[in-house]
Amino acid sequence: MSAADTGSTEVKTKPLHFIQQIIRKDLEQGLHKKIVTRFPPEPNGYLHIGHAKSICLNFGMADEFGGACNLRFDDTNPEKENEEFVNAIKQDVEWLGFKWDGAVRYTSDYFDQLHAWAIDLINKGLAFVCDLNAEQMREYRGTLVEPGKNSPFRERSVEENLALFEKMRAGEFEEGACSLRAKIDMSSPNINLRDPIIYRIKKAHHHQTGDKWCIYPSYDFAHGQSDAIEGITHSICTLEFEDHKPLYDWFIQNLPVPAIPRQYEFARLNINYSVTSKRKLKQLVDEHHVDGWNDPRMPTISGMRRRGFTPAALREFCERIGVTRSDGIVDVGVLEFCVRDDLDKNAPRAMCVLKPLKVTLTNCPADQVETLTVHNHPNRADLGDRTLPFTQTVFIEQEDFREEANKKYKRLVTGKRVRLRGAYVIEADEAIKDAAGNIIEVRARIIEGTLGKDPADGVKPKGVIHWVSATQNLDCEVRLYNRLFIDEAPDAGGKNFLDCINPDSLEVLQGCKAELSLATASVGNSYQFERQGYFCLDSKYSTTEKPVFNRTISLKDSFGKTEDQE
RNA sequence: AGGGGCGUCGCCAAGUGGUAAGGCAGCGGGUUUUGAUCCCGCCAUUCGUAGGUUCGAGUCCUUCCGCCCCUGCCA
Repeated sequence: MSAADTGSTEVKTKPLHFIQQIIRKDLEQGLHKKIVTRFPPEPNGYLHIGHAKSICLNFGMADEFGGACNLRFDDTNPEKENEEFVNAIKQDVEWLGFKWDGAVRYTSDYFDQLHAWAIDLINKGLAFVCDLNAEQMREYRGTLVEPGKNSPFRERSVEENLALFEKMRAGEFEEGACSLRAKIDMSSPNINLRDPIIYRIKKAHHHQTGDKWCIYPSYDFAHGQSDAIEGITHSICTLEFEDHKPLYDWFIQNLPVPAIPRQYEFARLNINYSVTSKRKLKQLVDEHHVDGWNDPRMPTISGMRRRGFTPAALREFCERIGVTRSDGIVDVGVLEFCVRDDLDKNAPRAMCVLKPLKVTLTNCPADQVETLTVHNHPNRADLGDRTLPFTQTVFIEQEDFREEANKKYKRLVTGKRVRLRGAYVIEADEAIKDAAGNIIEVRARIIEGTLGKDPADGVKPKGVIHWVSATQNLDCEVRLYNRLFIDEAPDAGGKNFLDCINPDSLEVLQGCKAELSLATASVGNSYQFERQGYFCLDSKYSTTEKPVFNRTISLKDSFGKTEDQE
């Protein structure tokens, strides 16, 4: 075969998703010299994994095509928004590794302009003040299959509308008494075009504008125009906004905006075994089913950060799931793979015994302390070495010892051998039990000459287990997390997602024994506790006196999948 | 007088008229002082359905079926 036949020299390039294709084409055709995107969260809650997808998409496109991405808080509803959320959101975006262009923007920065444009619409006879209340408006709106009816206030004169709108602005009407509506088409099959409200009265204090306004623009009236003001070229949002696009374009066409932004929609992220709706996440927090927005079991960015997930893992996940227009439910296994993959490559190894069982090495002097040197990572010499004190008594995992077991069991068994990781091969002689018959200690022997070598007699150990000195260790608490929901689709059907909560999603272990080197662990760093999983210091409960480690994720474990575990 | 979307392997997803990429999961094997990592192999004669156009259709046309979104003074 020739090189041309095999194509062996060709580098596989990652296929472009539809947004990338659109941007590339726009750039090639010179529609824009530079693209500008934006991430537009409403500061009414914490960001979650679904937002991470949007963040990676918007900032990612800007980075990839040499453009810019703004961070703009969509703050048109002061009743539900606050500063706590804007600060948390800024922190989350930065932590994910992205930098917004220029200063943080707020839709409220444009309230004066938006107000002027509303007046412009009135002057053009394209907007009117309507006195219908909420219930009446619903009646006039029609239904999905029936057209709506024109409001009796639809034909007010420009002068009257101007005067009324000014009174609205001046606070002369109560909330709900009236609203400003765009005059489009009450018989449109697209309900968003049936004279949508563009300004409503809300006598609420705004976290950015204080008490300057008592009327606030609707999402539809604010979003596109804000995009135009900022020169956004590609306004990327989720599928449910597709029906709003005609309205988005209508405002852009009827107002003297400085630019023509285009809206594109992609499918929002759904993940099994979890919920990604702000309302439900808020309920979990408010009803204390979890320990706050950053509970390690939450799919929030702050929760995943506290859990030990890394920015790189989250970005890789968003890269792998793709960007399309079809709804789907991504397997949480993909997220878990990304976390393990990143941590395996970068987390230094350490040992920690979760459920200690004392082992006395009878042929080791009681006062002896041997200093062992071990690698911090099996495949990365650059991560260096560390030392471990080896003593007469050590702790091993309770489940790593059995008085008898079949050949599948690769740990310590009475009369058999096992290697203590980075140390010696030992052979168990006897199990000591308490009155109740529980094994409380194992007496074993070191097989001489097995440090870094196999036993001279040729009897190799069955496996390798982790351990920690029983006299020189760090006592700590370890928190094991499992899926928050038992059900694959807690959101689906008529079920209550709260009924799907996993009662065993958190297991708190006390008296865990970690190797001394972990005393210098710091928040933000991850470690692999060998044979156990990846762990990190808990940012909320850990103290110098009492370290608390969170299990970020267990190691992949194929043991017992197809064979008898006994 | 409803409108707008979407259907390619268990899950995600390439494919843009020329003969079904890749990843996750799974399965089998090798290496291993972590039952991890790593490595090798297997895993869609078929693209929701039924017709049609074409030398050729996952890609074009038509039919039907299924799923999602829309009747907030939320975003």
